[in-house]
Amino acid sequence: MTWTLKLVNRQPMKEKLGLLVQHALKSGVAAGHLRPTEIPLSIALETPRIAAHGDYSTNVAMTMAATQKRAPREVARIIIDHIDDSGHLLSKTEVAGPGFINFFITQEKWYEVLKTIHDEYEAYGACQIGLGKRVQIEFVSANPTGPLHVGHGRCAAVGDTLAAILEAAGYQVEKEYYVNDSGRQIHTLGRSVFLRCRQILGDAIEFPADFYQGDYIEDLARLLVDREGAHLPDMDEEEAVGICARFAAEEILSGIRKDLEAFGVSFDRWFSEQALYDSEAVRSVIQDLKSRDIIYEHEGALWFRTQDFGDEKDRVVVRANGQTTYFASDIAYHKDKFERKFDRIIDIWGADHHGYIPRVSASIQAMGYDEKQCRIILVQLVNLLRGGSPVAMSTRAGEFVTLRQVVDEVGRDAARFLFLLRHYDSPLDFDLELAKKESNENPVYYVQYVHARISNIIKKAEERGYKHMCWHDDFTDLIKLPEEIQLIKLMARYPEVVAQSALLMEPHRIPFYLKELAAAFHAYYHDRNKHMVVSDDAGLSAARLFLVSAIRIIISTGLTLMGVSAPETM
RNA sequence: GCGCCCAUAGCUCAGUGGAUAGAGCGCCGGACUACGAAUCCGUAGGUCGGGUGUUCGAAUCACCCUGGGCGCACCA
Repeated sequence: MTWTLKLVNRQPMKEKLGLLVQHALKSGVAAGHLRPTEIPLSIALETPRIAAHGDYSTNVAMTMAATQKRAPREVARIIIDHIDDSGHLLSKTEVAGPGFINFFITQEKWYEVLKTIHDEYEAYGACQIGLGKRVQIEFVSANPTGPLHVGHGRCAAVGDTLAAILEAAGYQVEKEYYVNDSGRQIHTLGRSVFLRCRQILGDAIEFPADFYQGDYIEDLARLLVDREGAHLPDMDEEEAVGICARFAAEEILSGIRKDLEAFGVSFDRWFSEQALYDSEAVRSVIQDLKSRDIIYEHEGALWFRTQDFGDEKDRVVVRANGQTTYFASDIAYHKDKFERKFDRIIDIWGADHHGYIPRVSASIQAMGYDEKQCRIILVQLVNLLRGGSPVAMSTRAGEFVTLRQVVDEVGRDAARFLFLLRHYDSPLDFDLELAKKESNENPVYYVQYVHARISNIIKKAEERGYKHMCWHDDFTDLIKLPEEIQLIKLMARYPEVVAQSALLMEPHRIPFYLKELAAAFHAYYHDRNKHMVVSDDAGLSAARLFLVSAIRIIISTGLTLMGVSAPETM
């Protein structure tokens, strides 16, 4: 009994209200006051911009007006009349404008939010909309032919945070990195390293322009020469190149792992492309599709009929020279993903790969899977700036700023926060100087500062003997300034933000919310005449400590979702 | 040429088909003898690129145009 009651109390405000409206609709139909047309499954509730329009409002009466064959305001009136608010959630309900229903929540109910935050602590904001469904999310998946650059960093931040958000929303999430450890580019890597080895050992040979150019190739060559000795050039060339390739790919991949680790990103599984060849998975899926005439032969190559599934042209799977393309292993890879029975598959790619989508989607359909289960998120590119002017980068010449360099220079927190601050759909200007600034131009510290400030207040309070952080019923008389209620209302929105981020798969909503909460706190904090938290008034101090420490909980859990630290001092 | 993404304040960007479109930065002017000034308060700033349509209602949806980014390989 008490358990159920507690559970209901813990429901986010919006959910409680949604249920109330839904029951009203049902009882309106039961009473014959509403036509038994379909009742919306979820009630669209929004927080109006203008406070006079209530804490929440719904347009349900307007959307139902046509099928109800009544004026929207009339429908709204009927709904209101059937609301059974036995829990005294509402202080006022009104019909407004063209047919909105505006809800005003009883002030007492807001205090429950405060209690819930303390009860649930870091679990506050989590929900079960995911119903335990299994989601696989694959991201970064950069080729082990060079270090990660800033663009990969953005994908890493988006993927890792999205995974955390989905987990908080009740999904079972598996994070995966697909390692392209096979094929031509690995071979080229091997040849590049091999050539550098020979150069180091004294061969005066030219280094072709289509080989990997970066200094790291030379570093790897030096390392390999030290380890293997000087006999490398005397071996059979293909064998030597193979040794170089394996060595370089392993070294680079382990560097990538370390860089990601330093960036706070971890994976549940590293999936090897080569394994798909070793297990014959690629061969067998090609065979299968060939027998169904989805793959056909033309001019010595094998082609996939992607055009039949909406692509603009058919695509090559096996080239005339017998080499498979990336597409071939990607078909097998996605087949493998579907065979692992995830309810949902998410691929996060750099936006420059968007031309690849119709191809992959075609292959999923051709294999008989539902392509809607696989969602491909394209993360737009990053423009790296320093003090407002672009940083020259050329991947081909091997001159680019790596993720590691950025993290070393600006710090992991700033990098992650700024990567997540934009919708992934919009290109990101990342300014290294701005990222380092400890000022109001940099939103990272703005949010973290809230955590540090509140931590400091709590420390001060403890020094003065305020020990126990728990709810007292007289807090309702002590926390009643409009700006305090406003803060609580803002905190009540956090679970909605998490749920929305999960549903729309949009991590940027978290930092935007945190900025808003931070701004509200800073403003509150600053008026020391009115809002001094720790004072000689023991009751008031306890109440305000309860209030601000709830803010700290949300700041901390929000930052944790983003992989950003919540420091107690700065 | 074709395809995908984008266009909102001077700049960088939010915005769930709803009511009067928001924030940060920058500009200008203010605020520390009390819990951290990495902060706060105030002023100004808009044809939501343009057009047509759908809708009771459009920054949001559809179509066209303009402008920008990216991609159009038997590359990855």
